[in-house]
Amino acid sequence: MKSNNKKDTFESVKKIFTEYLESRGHRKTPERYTILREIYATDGHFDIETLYIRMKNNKYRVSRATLYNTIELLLDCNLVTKHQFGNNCAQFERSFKFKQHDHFVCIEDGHVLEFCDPRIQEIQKSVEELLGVNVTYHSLTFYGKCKNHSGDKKEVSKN
Amino acid sequence: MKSNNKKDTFESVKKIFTEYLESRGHRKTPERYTILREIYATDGHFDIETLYIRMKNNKYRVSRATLYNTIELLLDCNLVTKHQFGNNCAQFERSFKFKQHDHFVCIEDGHVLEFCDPRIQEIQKSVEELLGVNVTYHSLTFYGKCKNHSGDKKEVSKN
DNA sequence: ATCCATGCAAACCGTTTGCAAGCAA
DNA sequence: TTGCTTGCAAACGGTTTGCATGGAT
Repeated sequence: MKSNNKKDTFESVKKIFTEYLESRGHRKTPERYTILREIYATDGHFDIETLYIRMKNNKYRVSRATLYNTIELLLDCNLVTKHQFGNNCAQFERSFKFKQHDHFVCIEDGHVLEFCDPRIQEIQKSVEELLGVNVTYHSLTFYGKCKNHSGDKKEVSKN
Repeated sequence: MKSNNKKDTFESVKKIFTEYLESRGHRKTPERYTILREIYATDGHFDIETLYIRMKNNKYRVSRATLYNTIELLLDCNLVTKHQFGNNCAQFERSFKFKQHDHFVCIEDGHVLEFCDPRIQEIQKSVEELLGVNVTYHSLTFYGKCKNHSGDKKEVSKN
């Protein structure tokens, strides 16, 4: 069951990517699909270097340049989201069908927790009215310390 | 009047910095005070390179290394705040007595608007309870397009 | 056959580090 | 006098770019 859902998810994602590539006149190269599959094969956050190492370990012939290029396409069609958590290393995350969420980053060891709060949408609406703008996306991150460092297991990723 | 307020502000800031340096056993070098003064002499956001160029133009002998070092101290005593707006160039902003605020960044030309919304504090409180953490600070940024690009003058800085 | 995409390596650029000289304590 | 701080330049590391080869169209 679970693997079926996973497979279905990837099929949907693949379809979205294909339509995106076709609509923009980009080529449907095997590398692009391999990278997409690799990204959707694991959850949590990742950076380009980690993805590069993982694909190298999996015996793929891939270059960092292609990873950056493809990530750019995936960002453009909203299959991946990008985060900058203060360090100078962009973090990415697959985003298809995963409930939109924001982040808490532990300033002691950098691990990341997630949360959802509908009030951010209300703030967004107010900001749009107040400033006379149209918001496309947002980034909300709280930084602080966990009260109990090892107990709570809402943890989602380390970097 | 206005210049008096400015002067008073800098005197307060200088005092805070002095107390901070003394409490940590850091030396009170003229360079550190010069950088503090230079930062408080203008408002809006700035990056290290811009500050470096400005100080060079003002005939100061200063190095990038010292700017990075001193900014670190100023962040630590909350006289400066740091932002990462997606590009890989950290933006800084003086923060003494300036009402806490969040940002809107225009994805077309990168200019920055500011806003305040008390609801972010409520979200923070919820997150602390939900995840069992203590939040030290947060970063909230909306990205999007201005409806009227040249009209509205809430603009605060470009980069 | 065309020319976009790829892999590789070099370039780029913001930031950090190493080191000799300077100066606050 | 001591050793933290400075300016300078080199190193660092993530990202971008240039270019010859390869493959989608």
